[in-house]
Amino acid sequence: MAMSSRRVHPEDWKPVGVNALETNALEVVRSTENRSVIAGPGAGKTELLAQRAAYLLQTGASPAPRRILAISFKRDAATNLATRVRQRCHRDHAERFDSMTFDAFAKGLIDRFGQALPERWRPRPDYEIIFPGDRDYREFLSRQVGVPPASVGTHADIQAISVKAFERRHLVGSPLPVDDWQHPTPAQWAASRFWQISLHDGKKSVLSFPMIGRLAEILLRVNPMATHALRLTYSHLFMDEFQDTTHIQYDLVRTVFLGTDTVITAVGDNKQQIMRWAMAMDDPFTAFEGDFRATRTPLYNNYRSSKELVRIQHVLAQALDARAVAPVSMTAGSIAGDSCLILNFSTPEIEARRLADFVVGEMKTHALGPRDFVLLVRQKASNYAGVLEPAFLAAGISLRNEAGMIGSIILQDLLVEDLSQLIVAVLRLTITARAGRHWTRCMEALIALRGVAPDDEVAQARLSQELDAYVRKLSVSHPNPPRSKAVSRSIVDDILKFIGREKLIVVHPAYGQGDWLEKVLDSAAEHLLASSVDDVQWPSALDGYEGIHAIPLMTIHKSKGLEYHSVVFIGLDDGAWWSFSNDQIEATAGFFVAFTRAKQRVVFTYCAQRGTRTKIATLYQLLKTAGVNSVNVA
DNA sequence: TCCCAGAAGGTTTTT
DNA sequence: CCTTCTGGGA
Repeated sequence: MAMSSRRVHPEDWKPVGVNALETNALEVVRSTENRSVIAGPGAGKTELLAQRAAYLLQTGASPAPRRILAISFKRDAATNLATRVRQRCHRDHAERFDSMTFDAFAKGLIDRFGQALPERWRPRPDYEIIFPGDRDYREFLSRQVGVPPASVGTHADIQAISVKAFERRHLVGSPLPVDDWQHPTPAQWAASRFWQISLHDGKKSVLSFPMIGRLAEILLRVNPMATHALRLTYSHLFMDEFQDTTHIQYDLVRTVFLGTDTVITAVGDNKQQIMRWAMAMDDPFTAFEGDFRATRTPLYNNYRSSKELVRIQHVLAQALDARAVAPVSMTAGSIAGDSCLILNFSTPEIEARRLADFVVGEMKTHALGPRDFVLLVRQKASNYAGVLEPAFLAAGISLRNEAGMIGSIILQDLLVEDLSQLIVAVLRLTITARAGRHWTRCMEALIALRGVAPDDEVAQARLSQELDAYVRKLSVSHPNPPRSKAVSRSIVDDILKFIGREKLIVVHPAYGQGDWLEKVLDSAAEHLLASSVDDVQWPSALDGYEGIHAIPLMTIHKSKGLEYHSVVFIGLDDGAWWSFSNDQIEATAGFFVAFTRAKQRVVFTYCAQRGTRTKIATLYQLLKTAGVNSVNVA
């Protein structure tokens, strides 16, 4: 791949690392105006952003020293986009691409400029981050809040505030008033109390991320210097998964960039809106197009799924959006027989056995690995894991509940923690020849941690020797995986000591907050021990840690953004879909997300023992309309 | 300490 | 919808 730092003429620029982009995608890549890109699953939304970044950086459409800001919701999405841009651009270009989560962006603003907030809204510099739940708000509203002045209302008025609505509607529901609410309603008075207690009572301020988002917005509203700096810095803004944007995020973006020359590209899929219940806006695309005069540009290709699956997907898509246009599948079908099936079982045990047999058979037939499959459920994966795990184990494959708790951390979260990945990479080095991706991974991390310049070859050579020596020492002191928690913990601690606790915190500030570092260390040690059972050797223990030979079991929500050869959705029944009638559109969107994870095949299972299927009859009707067969399995 | 009735939770992200 | 939690009373 040519990766020059020379500037490319816009006419000569070609997409990097892919054969071609569809017409609309190429138009967005080269666009000089605000765009909202609505594109279905597998349309290559992230790739579009990566290509646009390459185009803007390489042609000088985003001229140095100006930068591109990409905002994602999840850390892995932010990392993924940054990685793709680094693969497609010269270092000097990629260096001007900032990919971060919304929360990291907002927190960064508060950390840099927060002390310039008006006193009423100013957090102490060493504020603490908390994750309050309904229970905390209930506690606040029933006890801590106190009695309002007569001009505001009565105790009964305060008690009448719904706990569920308090955070969403009142605490962070709208932009903060610079001088407090002037004639507050009882709910506004309570919100104001909560803010003042959080910011000013106690030794440290305590803030949640939604609160940090609101503080960042008011900060930029009252502080033209900071706002100006941002506008000057960023020539372009990308927003990923835009269908899940909250009012907090949207208001902040509007305060900073509305009416400026920063060009915004928002990409997402309104048919995959499954976070409305968690404060996402109803229709962020329409709001964005109105406020920012953005042009809506749809994408039509589907690079993920076979023709047959795309055909069925379109039936589901039409239920979510009557005007949906049929996408064009760019992937050949590779399986014989039905691409989608409903399997009916008499008991969950039989279901588990048959599914295990099915997966083993498919792995043989199509030369697939365990990670080409996913078992999806609507909720409470651990309830299903109990029956599925032994059945799959009996068939010779392990199954892993990605949402299971390891200590106090969810497994899937532990595995994407930088510290956890670094520990595994170091341990991999003790058993592999010094070369390859683990070595590169460790060196990259260490270079960042020790603050070594990318072109300082002397320092890098020294670092490489240091790593080599450490790994040799480690392989001597721990020739085998740990057999006790104490040993496991000592390995983890030793690696942390080598990495350097202080340096780690500088690069990853999250580890300096509260007891997060301790939690990750404990969880990593716990998981390492659990992966080392049965007297296995290091390679199997580390494979087990990363789960590379295990079939993942997860909820639909966790599967968002991922893709698999085959998807098995377990439990298409009223019980699992209890919330179906609350918000049919959102539930159907969840169904759509599950279905569209598959490249080649989707299997739905039903088991009468778990519940009826009358409330979700419309989902079955959609499958029937698409011609999906239903089979009773003995 | 136990029991029962009624309420709450479930689907989630984030340093 | 079904399961789990909570609080009041015995």
